[in-house]
Amino acid sequence: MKTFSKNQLERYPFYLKYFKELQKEGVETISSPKIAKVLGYSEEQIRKDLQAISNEPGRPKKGRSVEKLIDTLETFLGYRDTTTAVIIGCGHLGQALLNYPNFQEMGLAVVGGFDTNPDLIGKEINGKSIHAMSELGEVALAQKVKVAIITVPAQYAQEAIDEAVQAGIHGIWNFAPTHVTVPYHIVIENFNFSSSLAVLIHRLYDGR
Amino acid sequence: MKTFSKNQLERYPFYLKYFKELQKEGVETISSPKIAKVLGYSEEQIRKDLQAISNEPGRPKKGRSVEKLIDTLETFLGYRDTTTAVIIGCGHLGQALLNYPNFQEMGLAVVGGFDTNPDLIGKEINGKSIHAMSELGEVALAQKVKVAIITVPAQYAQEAIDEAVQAGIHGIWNFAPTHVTVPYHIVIENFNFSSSLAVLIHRLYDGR
DNA sequence: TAGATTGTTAATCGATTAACAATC
DNA sequence: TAGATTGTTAATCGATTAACAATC
Repeated sequence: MKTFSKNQLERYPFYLKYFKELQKEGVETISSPKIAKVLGYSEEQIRKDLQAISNEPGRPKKGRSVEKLIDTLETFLGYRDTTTAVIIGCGHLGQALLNYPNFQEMGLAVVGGFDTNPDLIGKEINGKSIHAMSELGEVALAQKVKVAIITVPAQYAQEAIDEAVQAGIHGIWNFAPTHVTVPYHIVIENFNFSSSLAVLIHRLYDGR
Repeated sequence: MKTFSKNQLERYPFYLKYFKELQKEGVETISSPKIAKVLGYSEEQIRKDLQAISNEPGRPKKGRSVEKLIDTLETFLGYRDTTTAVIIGCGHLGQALLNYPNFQEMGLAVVGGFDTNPDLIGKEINGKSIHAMSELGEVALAQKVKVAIITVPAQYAQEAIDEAVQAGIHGIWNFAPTHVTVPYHIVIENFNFSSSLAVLIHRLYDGR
């Protein structure tokens, strides 16, 4: 089967965003040299990326249909399906994510939050309830929750993730800046401020 | 000169976090086989990573001094210096970042926010003022701002970044889920929810 | 037809892993 | 000394780039 590298997967949302802009402008087809100019990837890479997910070839001299590309990308990225998620840790960052408007169009339905702080439990944010951690298993089962977004302080991240796994959740999106371990069958993606900042700061002070 | 790949730079904060835990437990030296067990990188990679930033060799049979590693990493990552930053776009996400407690220990001093919404301008969040966009140049100059954190909606990201560049800011940390362009000499790091989510969702639904 | 763009195959590049002698 | 761990050099692996014939 085709495999996709992390870098490659990370590029697809940029293509989609760009193609949607083109569609809004009424552009009907797009070629890899033109994409290359705007997004800054090489033509060859763009052709490979789009070939890997398309089920029909591009047309020499024309390129590919913007509409079909959008369709293909949205399907490939799972935006046409709904993935149910909860947020564990409803501090400032967790609350911001409960309010984040873009998850829905990405097919991610955040259905609620969890916290240990009694002052937060029972509150509603953006129409979503904050529950006690003890209710996680029950909610996860009832709502078929697939993803836990971890926004607790680093020192509680492992514990929170263990409870999510215990509750039958298979996907972990970890925002806590620390290494954690998960069982073999669990998928974890670290979304790490400190890693991203390390890249920025290094490039900034390192003369390129 | 030594060069560092993005992947490599992204690993360093995980090392640092782990070594700080070891230090708290009173562990004095650490070897690459042990790090490999915990962080899940290969021994060889760990040796290369640590060699690349250390100015003295590790000791056969012992490993490296935890204290020295922490010192080296904090210096390398810029945590011992202060980099001044502002947040452009003070919606939920921007406000959460104004409140984010971990930036300080990473050497990032967020000194204020900027927005176009008159209801927000003049407010204080976590002791930091929200200014009108028109004040960006003045504040950037006065406070020697090095980094602009972009948390505006995608359609305003390019505009916000152009203004940051105009204001003399050289580092852009872009949280908006869209491609933007910057002049040659400006450093940009995209921290993109949709890219990270794409990786998670693909791995989750792809039998791996 | 000519030219732009495609898809494929080969070459290059860079990062990771393996092998192993050196050393405390 | 023996053994664990190091640093270095070579091999492998995977991703990106280059080259080019095919095609609309």
